[in-house]
Amino acid sequence: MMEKKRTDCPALPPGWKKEEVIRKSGLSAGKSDVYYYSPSGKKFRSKPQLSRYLGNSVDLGCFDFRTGKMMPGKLQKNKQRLRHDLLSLGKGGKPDLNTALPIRQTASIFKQPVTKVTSHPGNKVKTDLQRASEQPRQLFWERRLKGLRSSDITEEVLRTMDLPKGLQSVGPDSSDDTLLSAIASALHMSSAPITGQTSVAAEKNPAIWLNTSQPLCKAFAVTDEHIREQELKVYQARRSLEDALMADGLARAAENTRELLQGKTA
DNA sequence: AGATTCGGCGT
DNA sequence: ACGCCGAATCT
Repeated sequence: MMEKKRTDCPALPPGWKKEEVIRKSGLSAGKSDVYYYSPSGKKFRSKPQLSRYLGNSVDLGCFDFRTGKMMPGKLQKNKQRLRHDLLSLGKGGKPDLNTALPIRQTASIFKQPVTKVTSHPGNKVKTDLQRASEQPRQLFWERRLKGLRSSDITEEVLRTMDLPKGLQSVGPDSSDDTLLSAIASALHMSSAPITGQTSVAAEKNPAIWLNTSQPLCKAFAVTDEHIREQELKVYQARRSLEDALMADGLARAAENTRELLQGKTA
């Protein structure tokens, strides 16, 4: 009997495995079926099935089931939805990441979808121009950023950054993943200093005491040591950039010379 | 009964 | 052409 290979799948949470089985007879001989296995061993044979199970914890919007890789080029192609996404872009051009419907966060082992109500006939349009400038945000909205990965033009997913030791998150999600996104967002969205949650009350009961203009992390201290480490990183990055530019420059010069000798025009 | 496998519908 | 899933077949 042929051994079936279950390989790790880096695009999914740790412990998930992927398997490809080639059809060996029938009209579809030679084609293949792809299966995924959860860390507990449950088998999944389609993207909808996988999506139902993972709920909102992983956005499979750009997950390619056949290859098992994230393909940032692929948005869900729903004509109606595409228009909605364009309209819902913020001023800064941030994409609408809310691809999947929210999932009821209960202890039930069966994920139950939430009914999304988008029209509320009783509502009045806000007339207070003072407050209209700042749009309301969901508490702990940073959790939506969980699992986001940057990728280069070859659509390969880039390694994530490491966070300085000692940073601690506040709120319902303690993953480094969300923490990094929250801090990065805070740095981008405001020029105000980032201090983290300075009140002790916020750590005990963030749902009530959270300072919403600060990221979901505990107050932290930046030491001279931190600064020296960061300066070293910047120095090293500049060095490798310099080397890369130098190598590129030499390559271009060589090519230009070759073309000149062959009589090409620029 | 559960796992495996291919057919075939719908897009 | 392919994703998804029903159901026949296998263990």
